[in-house]
Amino acid sequence: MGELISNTGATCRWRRRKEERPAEILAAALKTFSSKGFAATKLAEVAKEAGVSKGTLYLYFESKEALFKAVVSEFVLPQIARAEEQAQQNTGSIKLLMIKLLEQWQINVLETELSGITKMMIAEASNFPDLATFYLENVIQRTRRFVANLIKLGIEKGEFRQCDSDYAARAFLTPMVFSAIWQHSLAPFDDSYDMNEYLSIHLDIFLRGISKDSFE
Amino acid sequence: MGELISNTGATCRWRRRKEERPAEILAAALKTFSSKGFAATKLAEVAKEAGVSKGTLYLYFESKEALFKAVVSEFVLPQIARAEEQAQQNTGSIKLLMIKLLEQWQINVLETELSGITKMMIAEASNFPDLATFYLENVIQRTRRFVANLIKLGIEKGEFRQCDSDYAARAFLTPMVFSAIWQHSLAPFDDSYDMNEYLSIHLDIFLRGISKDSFE
Amino acid sequence: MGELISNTGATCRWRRRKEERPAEILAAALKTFSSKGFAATKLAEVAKEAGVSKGTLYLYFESKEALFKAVVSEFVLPQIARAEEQAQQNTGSIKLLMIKLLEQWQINVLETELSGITKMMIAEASNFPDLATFYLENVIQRTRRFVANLIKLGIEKGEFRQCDSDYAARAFLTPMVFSAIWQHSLAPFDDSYDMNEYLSIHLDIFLRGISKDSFE
Amino acid sequence: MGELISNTGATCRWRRRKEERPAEILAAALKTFSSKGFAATKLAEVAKEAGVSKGTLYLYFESKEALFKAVVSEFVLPQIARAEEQAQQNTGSIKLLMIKLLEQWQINVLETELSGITKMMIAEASNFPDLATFYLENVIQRTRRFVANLIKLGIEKGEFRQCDSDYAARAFLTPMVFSAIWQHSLAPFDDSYDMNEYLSIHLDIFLRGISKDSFE
DNA sequence: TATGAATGAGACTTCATTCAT
DNA sequence: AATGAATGAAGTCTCATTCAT
Repeated sequence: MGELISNTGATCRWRRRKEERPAEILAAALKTFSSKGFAATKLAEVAKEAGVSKGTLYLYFESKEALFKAVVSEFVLPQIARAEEQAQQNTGSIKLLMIKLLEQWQINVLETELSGITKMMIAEASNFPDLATFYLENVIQRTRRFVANLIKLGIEKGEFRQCDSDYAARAFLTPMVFSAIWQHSLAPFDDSYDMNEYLSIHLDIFLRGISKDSFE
Repeated sequence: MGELISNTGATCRWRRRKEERPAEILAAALKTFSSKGFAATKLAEVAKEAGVSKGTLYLYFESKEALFKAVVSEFVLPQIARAEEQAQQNTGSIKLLMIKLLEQWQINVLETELSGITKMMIAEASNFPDLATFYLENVIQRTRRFVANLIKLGIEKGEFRQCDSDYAARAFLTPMVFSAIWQHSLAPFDDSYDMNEYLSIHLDIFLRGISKDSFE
Repeated sequence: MGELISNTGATCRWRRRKEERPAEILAAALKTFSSKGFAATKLAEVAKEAGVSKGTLYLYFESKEALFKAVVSEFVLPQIARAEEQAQQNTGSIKLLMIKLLEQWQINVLETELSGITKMMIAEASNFPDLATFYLENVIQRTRRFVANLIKLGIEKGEFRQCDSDYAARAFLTPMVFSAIWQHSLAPFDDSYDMNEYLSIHLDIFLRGISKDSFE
Repeated sequence: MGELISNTGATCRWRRRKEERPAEILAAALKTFSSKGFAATKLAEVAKEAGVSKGTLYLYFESKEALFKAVVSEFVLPQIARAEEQAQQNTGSIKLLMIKLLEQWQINVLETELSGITKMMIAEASNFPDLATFYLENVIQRTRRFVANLIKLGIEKGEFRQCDSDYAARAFLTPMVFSAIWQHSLAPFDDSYDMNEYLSIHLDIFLRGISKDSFE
């Protein structure tokens, strides 16, 4: 720690502090995994992007897989946590909350590198079972539970009609996952797809389908 | 002559099967591409699966990319052609035709290795632009045109209400693509997803949304 | 032989006669070896050029090396034999004979595919010792002996001054070998080299150097 | 710590030698290219010769072609540069300079592995056009220009008679190139060729031919 | 005799991971 | 803590030669 004393208090631009290393690596890893996918990502590229050497990656992360899990933990899970929190503090209608959550997801996930992680995971799950299990348990199922609970609440509150909340949660989430996938897949070759329109129509259908007053 | 006797009935180092080889290789390639994806597929594995040597693959296909394109031409395009033909010979309602087409797709694509090709392509398009363009032009766009025309016909015939046929085609196809993706992605880790139910509900929503008499 | 009877006398264009096969193969081999070299020549290419299958090559020639040796025997050795014959029947001066021999060599070797064989052999001798020995003994040394004898004769006849006939033979031959090499090497990239001028100047120097009356 | 003791003094799997590696690899490459030629050189062999793994080659050189170009730059070009420098600092006669340059070339090129590069290039130019162009521009043409300028200077100084300096440069260089070729071609099979005598006679002829006072 | 499908060793090259420094 | 040189297994693709037909 001795050598850090001179850094105390001062922001030392020319020598990044050790504490920042993992974050820098994770940011680089997010960017690279997101654009190239898991298998096609070269750790040399991550290292270069992070401004460290390849060896340094292994000081902080045991392996490529561990690095990916860390990326998920660092960037994906907080998104879910934030949504959960927001739900807990929500006082308005569930319907409005869900609209807002989708909007935020579009801004914070779909339009950022995070959507690349979703796509990557779906794309390569079958080749990396460990990653698949990790992602399924920590991201997919948790999100599904969260949305399902929201819907249950909506039903209890009389906003939504009786329905299978698990299934409804999937109906809500599937178009989101799909748009993330498409965004990083054929969309660049096929500019005719308007993701926002697609999502807003789906939201519309979803809400109409689940609302108690849908046929009034 | 003595040494030839031992060959009688024995396993030869190889057997001549000009006619069947390409089909055998394509079948093996379909299986492997479908389950592993493009990049992760090793030609050695395809060769083993086909019961030939690595070199033999190159007698029939110029490269890994060419092999994949041949798989698409051999297995995917005929599916589309068949659907197009069926549409041409259709005498009943467009609505019933679309129901039938979806059913057939479930049996012939979703529940076979073919869906793995769809998933593979979506998963790896960004890493293999040549393949992406090929697939987009020959499969995606052709299918979209086909379905869009079907919907236009339905509108002309008064079955469907006025709507953007391109968008409607996407609405019809997207859940199919998604289910193919999921099937080969996290579904094996997440047995709670009933694809058939998902698809039938989506079909229901789609048809209700597009029918002229839906809310009359 | 039975099936050849029907061919008797008639030139049957649509079915080349067995007797012609080896010659066709040799011609194709000459062409390919000459332009590509030994190692870079693919037997598939030779076969295609000859209009036969790869397997057929092995009916007539044991291996790639044997095929090359046959090319030398078929096309190169006769050139030497012809020169030897011509020398035997020569009645004029040795000097004029050598001029004529060089002229003929330019027409029949340098400007044909045969020069490619010379170059090829020089280029790849070290990688194919068997070929090297074969070529050295059957072509190089025989030619050297021939020219040396010619020079000895010239000395005996009083046309040439006393000198080491072996060395003089080399002095005569080296520029020929060099021009054959260059022709198939950097000449195509370096069009400023006029081979004919180079050779005629060398011939001039050689004859002046060896003539009895050179300083008269 | 116990397990580290065994490493003391032991043969490590590898040793870190950033500084020396490129030189070691280049030396190994020179040796191998020189004796086997470009196509027949296996990178595995170069690696073994250099005492490194195949992968290590790629840390320093992008490809086999790049490695060869580096060999030329490292070993061939400095020879030319040295000769050019020597010419610049020369105070004596051009004739004596050219004699000295040839002598040095015999020692530093002909009798070393460098002559193998000359031969290799001539031998394989037609199969590797990129290499051919590179070599022609950087070695052949530069050398020709250098010698031609020397001859022009000799003419200006009154040492040499009026003549085409380009052609004379070729006349000077051609026997050198030829002896390099022969050295690595049939010479090992044909010990009767005395390269030094060949070269000295050619030098003699060349100087006599070009000297102003040759026949005075 | 003729074929050409089939082989398999071996070429160049890539990259996650290790470890001496 | 940090480096980055080094590894080596594994990938795609080539081609002389073999042999069932």
